[in-house]
Amino acid sequence: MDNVDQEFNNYWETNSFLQNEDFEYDSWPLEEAISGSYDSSSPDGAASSPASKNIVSERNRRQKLNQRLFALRSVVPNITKMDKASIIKDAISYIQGLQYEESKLEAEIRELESTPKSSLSFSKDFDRDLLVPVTSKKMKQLDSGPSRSLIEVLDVNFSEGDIHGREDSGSECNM
Amino acid sequence: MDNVDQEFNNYWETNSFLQNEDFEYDSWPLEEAISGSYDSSSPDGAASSPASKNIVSERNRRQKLNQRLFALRSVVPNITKMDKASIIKDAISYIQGLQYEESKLEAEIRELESTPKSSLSFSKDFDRDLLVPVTSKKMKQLDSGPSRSLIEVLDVNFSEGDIHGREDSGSECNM
DNA sequence: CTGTACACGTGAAAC
DNA sequence: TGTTTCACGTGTACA
Repeated sequence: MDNVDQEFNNYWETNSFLQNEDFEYDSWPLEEAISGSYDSSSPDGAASSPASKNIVSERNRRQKLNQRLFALRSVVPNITKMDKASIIKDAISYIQGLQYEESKLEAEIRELESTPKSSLSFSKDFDRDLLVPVTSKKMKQLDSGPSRSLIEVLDVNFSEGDIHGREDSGSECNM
Repeated sequence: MDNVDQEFNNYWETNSFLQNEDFEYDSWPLEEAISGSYDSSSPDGAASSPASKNIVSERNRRQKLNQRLFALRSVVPNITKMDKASIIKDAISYIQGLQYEESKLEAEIRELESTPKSSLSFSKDFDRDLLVPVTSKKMKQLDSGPSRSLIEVLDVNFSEGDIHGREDSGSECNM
């Protein structure tokens, strides 16, 4: 019973964030009679319903997306909130921070390796660090310079992402 | 059969751009001729919307989340698909790759600085407020060799293509 | 015609 | 009190 899994893993917060949808969808039947649409092509008994097969697919999709989001939250070290959107926001900030830090570290390494040649040992281990600038991107858009402008525009928006007390954001992103 | 106040989508295409395969790119039509905004005056006469206030809130929330997702897609260099879930998946992989690479670079720096080091200032501040457009376009396709252990744990869950047939979906993604 | 993917509206629940 | 987030079912559209 209770096959309606109710999204096993939904408690986003340790405190208690789960909301129980105490509805009883016993199984995944009962969808006819909602409207008098006489679908002559009856699926012959308990077979795949043309419409009811979608809801299970949808549920699956939703579950998968939640899972992904949950995993994303796992890899980001500092999470402020659990809001489906804040998770992504933090992830973006974290990615940008990592990218920036990485560039800085690379610059540092590059500067370090240009030390007095005497200190440079013969065992050069830079082959591991493949610093190949992949300029040929197959990405269709947001290539070249203007790409970052887009990021900035978007980043400015949710830089002050304050869930509480939102002030009627006009969402006037002029893209 | 008659929709009371909804004639279905098409009135604000600025939001529905996410379902696109690897076909033509050209997102952002750069048009904002919205204007429409039908006044769904309820025949009841009551000007206040008792329950219709939620739908606009929901719409706003959904739009915000889509925006975040789009921004997330912007900061991740290698995006394979546009599927709401694949975006997050790629983002996770990218984050893990960055983390691994960062650790590697740090180790390398540590090794380099142990040598006759010059007087170099090591500034490792993680400046987040800067939001500097890093645009480090040298993605490395993350060799997916080491640092795989962490990925596996999370990746076991969202192996796409395996979603059919199972509805149980044991979730071992412990946080 | 089947499957996939998305936006939408809605009730419920936490804050 | 009200706001905000969520999962759900449903219809649609594209592959």
